[in-house]
Amino acid sequence: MEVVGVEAGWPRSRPVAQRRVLSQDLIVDTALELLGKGSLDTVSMRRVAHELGTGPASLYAHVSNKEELHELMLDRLLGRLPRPEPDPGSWTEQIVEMARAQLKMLTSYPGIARVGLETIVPAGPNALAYGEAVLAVLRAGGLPDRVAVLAFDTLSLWCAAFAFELGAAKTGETGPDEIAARGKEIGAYMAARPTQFPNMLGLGHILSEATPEERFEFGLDVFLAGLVGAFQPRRNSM
Amino acid sequence: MEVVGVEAGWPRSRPVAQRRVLSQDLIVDTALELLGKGSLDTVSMRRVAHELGTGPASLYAHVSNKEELHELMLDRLLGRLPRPEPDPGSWTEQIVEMARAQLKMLTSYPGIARVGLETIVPAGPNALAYGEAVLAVLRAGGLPDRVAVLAFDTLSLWCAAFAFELGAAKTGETGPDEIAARGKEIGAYMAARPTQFPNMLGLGHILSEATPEERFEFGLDVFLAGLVGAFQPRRNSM
DNA sequence: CGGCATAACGAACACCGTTCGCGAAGGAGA
DNA sequence: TCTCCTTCGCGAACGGTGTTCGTTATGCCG
Repeated sequence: MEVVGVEAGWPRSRPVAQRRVLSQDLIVDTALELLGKGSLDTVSMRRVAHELGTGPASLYAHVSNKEELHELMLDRLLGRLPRPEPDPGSWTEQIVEMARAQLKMLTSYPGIARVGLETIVPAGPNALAYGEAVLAVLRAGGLPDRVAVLAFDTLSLWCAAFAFELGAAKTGETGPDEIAARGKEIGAYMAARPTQFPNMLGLGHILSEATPEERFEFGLDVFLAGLVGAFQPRRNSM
Repeated sequence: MEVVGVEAGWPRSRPVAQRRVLSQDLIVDTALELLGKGSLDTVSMRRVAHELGTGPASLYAHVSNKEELHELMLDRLLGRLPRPEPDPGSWTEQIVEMARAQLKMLTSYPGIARVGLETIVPAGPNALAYGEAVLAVLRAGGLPDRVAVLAFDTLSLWCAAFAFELGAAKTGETGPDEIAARGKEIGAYMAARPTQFPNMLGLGHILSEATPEERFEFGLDVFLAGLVGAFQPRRNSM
């Protein structure tokens, strides 16, 4: 005996919309989700659209192009960064903490650092607010205005660059095995020419043994030391 | 009276080759030429092949893939950088000059900086030789070994990052007019919210007025000042 | 209800990197 | 010189990309 399903729908005051409703926020959210799981290359318009159950052309009613999508994504993420209240007594520690938070965010979304590097003038509300926060901390340290601004510039670039490199290592074509193999090849190449590589042969291992955090913080610490040594007003307590 | 052309060819000891002969050097040269005139995006396998009067598939007998082509290009360029004889008395000046030369090279070929950032382990002969040269200068300054190696790391990244940003500004989608327009929008946005942007509003112009060279050298100088202040042995002459 | 504006969408365009299979070319050996 | 083998050069094709154009569907307003 066959049972035929009964498709009786309840009467509705309004027919259900047949089209999917999109929004810029939804698109950015979806793209960020994809980015968190993959890389910038996996965030194609087609993939984002597919995740949303539609086609890529539908996205263009909400974002002008892929580049704008990237910038929206970056701004969203910048909005998540902590913005401390500036403290003149511990401004360098604050800068270090902010840089760490930035690096962590940038590396959690592989490829977003590249967007940061490629975005000539970050103009989103969060980017501006975050820039204001960094600048406020730098100025709290008593640095001359021009120095504070250029330091902000340098620190931003340092974080983005470092994250870019880490991101490339994480998502690029060169896996850990190949990196190790390359290291061996390089070692053998140089060992066969010891007079050409007196420094690299003895010290090359230092770099491969350093952790990303060590490398990042070295650059940061030395830069901040230079800032303090050259530009920060003297304090009687020191 | 019709004159029929006579196609009498001279006898040859060997028939003329009908195929174009390619080589890795030729492909790299061609790609670099395209890069010097455009950007990394314009250096497609199809374009390189077209310049060589063939099809993209022909390139794969000489380069494994596009990534390898990129690395070969980078190594070629690194081979053009000057490698000074280390001088303990002026090592910081030497580092600055090397950084300037690197930046100049990287910005002459828009996009190659990105290759530098994306190449996890630069393994070409020129990359190794150049690294050796930088490291030798840093060590000539009397820096501890680990510091010299990490400084080399930092300086490389700084140059590549800065060049990347300059390259993006030069070849990206955001032209000078749009950059200026954005600056205006940002200014207006912040001016409408003065209590939110007390620092940016007064100082934002400093950044837009600074030249790329000023920005680059600021980061470099401060970093070197930090290196010298923290790690270089004291000299009686100072 | 009809008109209008806008969002959603499919088809198509022009590009991309790469692989596969075939033919051409060159070198080595008999 | 001829034959065999290897490698290079190449076209076709695959699976992908961002974007535009024209059409349809939807919602809002008068």
